[in-house]
Amino acid sequence: MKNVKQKILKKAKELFNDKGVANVSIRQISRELGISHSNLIYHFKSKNALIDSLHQQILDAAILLNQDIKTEKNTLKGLFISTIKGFEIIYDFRFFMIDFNLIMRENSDLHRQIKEIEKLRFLMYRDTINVMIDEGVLRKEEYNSEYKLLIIQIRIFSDYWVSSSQIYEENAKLAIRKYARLFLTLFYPYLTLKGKKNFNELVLNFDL
Amino acid sequence: MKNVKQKILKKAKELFNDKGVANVSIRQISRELGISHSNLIYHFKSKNALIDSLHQQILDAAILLNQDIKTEKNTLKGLFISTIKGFEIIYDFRFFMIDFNLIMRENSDLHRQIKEIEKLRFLMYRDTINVMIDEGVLRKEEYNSEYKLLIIQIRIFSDYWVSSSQIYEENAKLAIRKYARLFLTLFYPYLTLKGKKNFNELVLNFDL
DNA sequence: CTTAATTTAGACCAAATGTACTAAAAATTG
DNA sequence: CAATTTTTAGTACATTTGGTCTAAATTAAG
Repeated sequence: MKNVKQKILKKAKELFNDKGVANVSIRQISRELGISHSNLIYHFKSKNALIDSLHQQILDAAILLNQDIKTEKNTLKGLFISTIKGFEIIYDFRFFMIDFNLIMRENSDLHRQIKEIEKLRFLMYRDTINVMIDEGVLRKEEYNSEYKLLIIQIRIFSDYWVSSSQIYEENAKLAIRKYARLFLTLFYPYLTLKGKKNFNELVLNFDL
Repeated sequence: MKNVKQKILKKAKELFNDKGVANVSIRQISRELGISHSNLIYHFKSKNALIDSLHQQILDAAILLNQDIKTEKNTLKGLFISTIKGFEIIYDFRFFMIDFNLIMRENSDLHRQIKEIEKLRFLMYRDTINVMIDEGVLRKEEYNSEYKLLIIQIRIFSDYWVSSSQIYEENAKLAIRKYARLFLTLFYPYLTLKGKKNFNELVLNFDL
């Protein structure tokens, strides 16, 4: 039954999000589902296999999101949309980012995969930035590799905003939009006058 | 013997840094030290107690650092110095930041303490920024609470740069200065012309 | 309907962990 | 030096976990 597999993934995500990956065992998940742990192992041979599968769900959602965004003519607006939707996806799978380092330490294949994806992500941002410069929305680099540094700052923020919000916010779910705004603000000081106007309109439109 | 206590703390820090807090047990630490686990428990009644103690060491180092910095007249230079030294301290206790969320989840007292410290840290940055504005190094806010947002970005970067470097860098230790530079660059686009000049000199001086 | 494949449960095992208890050894104190 | 306190080791126990193996139950196929 495909059904069971999906139920397992759903419950695993729930428990990982609630208790943290380290505090959830195969046996716990099966217990909560009312199935035997051998049954769970039949479907996913280890906790890592479960996590791999959940990561694939994240990737699928991200790819879908990227396709949607490509139709948007206003690049900055596209950035707003993909940020907000992307942040919601990340929140839904927050265990993955909250226990990011733990997971990477114990799953070297996934770690390698993540590093490859990161390279693509970098190129994508580099491209978006170039387009925005062409559109007169972003200013040119003031010094060599200025935007390269920005993209690394973006990477760190993207990977860990959920973790930080879990530490410091009363209600992390409500804080999603706050952090989306915060993320987008990383771009703000690099915008041209035109870009800043556009940015402020978008902040209002999206109620950030 | 005070000595034993110190040895335990040192070894615990080593193992936490290497294997991650979740993968190190009281018994492992004692085994590596060649003492009985009951002896270790006699000194620290739990892993959390050990972590608390190590966190106190971090605080002590941070306080010392802050005192040093107060004598510096050039605020931006002070920021450079404290960043570089601070990043080295964090690297030395990197387990604490890499397993930050894990630790906070399982030690609510420490979590509360961290949130209090965060408030102070915020005020400190707010103050530093105001001083730099007065010195004509930082530009004024373009919109309300602009620097408040910057300080939150700073918080996220400060808390998670080690985690990120561990994921993406071949040699995290060598990357310390790269990330220090990256951190300081968060301020760059807000600097005045004078500030930028100063900033670039400092980057050269500190070889970042 | 019978056979084969898939899915599920249950039992068992070895290893590790936190915790508690007891007693020996070492250090300190009067 | 004797008494007391501090430090250390050893043992034992209940619990949890990841794994493996076997067999029953369910489903799919011919």
